[in-house]
Amino acid sequence: MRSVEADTSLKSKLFRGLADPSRLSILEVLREGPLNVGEVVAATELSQPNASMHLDCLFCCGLVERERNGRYVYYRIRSRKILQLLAASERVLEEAAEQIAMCEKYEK
Amino acid sequence: MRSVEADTSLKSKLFRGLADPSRLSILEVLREGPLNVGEVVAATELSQPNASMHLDCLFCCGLVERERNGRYVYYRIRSRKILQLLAASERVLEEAAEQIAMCEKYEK
DNA sequence: TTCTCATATCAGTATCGGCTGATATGTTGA
DNA sequence: TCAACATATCAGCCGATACTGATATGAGAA
Repeated sequence: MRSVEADTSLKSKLFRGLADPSRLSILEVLREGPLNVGEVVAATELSQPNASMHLDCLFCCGLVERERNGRYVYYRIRSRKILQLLAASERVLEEAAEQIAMCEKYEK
Repeated sequence: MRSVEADTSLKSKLFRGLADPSRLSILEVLREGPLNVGEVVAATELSQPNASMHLDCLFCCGLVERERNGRYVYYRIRSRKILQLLAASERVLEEAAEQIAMCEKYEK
């Protein structure tokens, strides 16, 4: 059994992985299926180094997997549980969207 | 129907609300039931201004509700969907905890 | 090997957000 | 009204992290 503090610390790390708009938009496009870095760049309009760093971040946190295929590296969402977490966040937004939109914190 | 970009932006705001260890520990203690600010301070060992600001942040983002009772203000988790989101994050951690723990980003 | 393309890495910069200490606001009871 | 307590607010500092531009690494093709 894990301690509560460890859980809280890891959980915050997990949520920070999800808290950046660039990373979220990457996960959004990966929802449709695996993409290589160039395709992610095209789909998200992030710069190539930026996308590469965020993908590495997502990989590091266990949210995506990667596999080299020739010169291309393909990234995919690691598991259904990630998708379920995203879906759960959307259900929260169903009831809290207006409030969150009006909230002055984290304007960006 | 909401646009994808709006969704991504709101979602990142939501996750940022959850991405801070202090706020997560507050949500953790509120899981047991409503608490006033002083009780949150005692349970989390946050400073009073700090706890107050984080509670306001959680309130602002629609994650908790508050209700004044005499001089005390009681905070409670706003809905079951929040609890389900936290539960979903724990299921992700079941499979990604080691990787996230080892990840060098977001050391804190 | 050499060229080309795909991806990763790095230093520098700028910004954002969390924490503290002091103080303000608000509520109850005397 | 005043004193005591609970909570909220604010300025200032500090650390963390996202982005850019340049460059390095790695892989296939010729």
